[in-house]
Amino acid sequence: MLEQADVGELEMIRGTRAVLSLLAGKWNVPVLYLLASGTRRYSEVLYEVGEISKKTLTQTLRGLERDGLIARRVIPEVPARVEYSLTSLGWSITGPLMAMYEWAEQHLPDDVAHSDRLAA
Amino acid sequence: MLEQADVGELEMIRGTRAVLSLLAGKWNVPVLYLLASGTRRYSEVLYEVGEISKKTLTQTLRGLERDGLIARRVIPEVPARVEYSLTSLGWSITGPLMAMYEWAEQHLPDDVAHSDRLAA
DNA sequence: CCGTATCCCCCTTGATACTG
DNA sequence: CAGTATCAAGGGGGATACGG
Repeated sequence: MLEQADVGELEMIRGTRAVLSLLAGKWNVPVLYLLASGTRRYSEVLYEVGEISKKTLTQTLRGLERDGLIARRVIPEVPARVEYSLTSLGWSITGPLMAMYEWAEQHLPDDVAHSDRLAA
Repeated sequence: MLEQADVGELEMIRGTRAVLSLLAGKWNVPVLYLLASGTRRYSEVLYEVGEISKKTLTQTLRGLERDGLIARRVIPEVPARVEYSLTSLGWSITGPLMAMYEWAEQHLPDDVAHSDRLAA
């Protein structure tokens, strides 16, 4: 008989880490917040989200799209343009996102000393 | 003039990603949930948290301690024993953790198909 | 019992160049 | 404009062995 804590705990770990994996990429959160302020074209995201390579941006967008958080829409023009926007699932995850931000505001002494691990 | 979204957005990204970085390690969440169910000794965590190497466990515990989420206490016995427990900061972060778990329950179709990225 | 020290592998990110 | 291809670098995590 294992002394493991109850089963509910395993489910909570699973669920929590699933959400974390959706947000895990270095650029996932910045892209989500950007698209939360409005639909953008690929080149707009590239320019506005920060110092990101095109390869990494494409990877990030594909991942978020695969996970259902953002939608990709190709507008047939010449030259073609591609627009990205949040899906309803993407909008819904701003809930947990805000919970994290508010926790950070209340508990992390402003300068967020821990940012050693975030420092670009 | 940059067309960057407003400054508040940058702060939200910073705060959110700071929290994410606190929870980022593969074993951080499992350890936090385990300690939320009670104080444990090193060897108990090692056994109960899952298939983890001692090196990785020590790394995980040190990181959480450095970030102020857990407390390490050495009890002078022979042989010595070490106990780990949540700090009040550690308890407070269960709020965002629950927000994520609840979101997962409502929006991730049970089998959490995305777990490809979590599969050990 | 509670760790450290090495070595290794994989995955993510970035830089750069090329294409429909 | 919106990507893809390739190469290289860095860090996290695991296996194993050793130390106080």
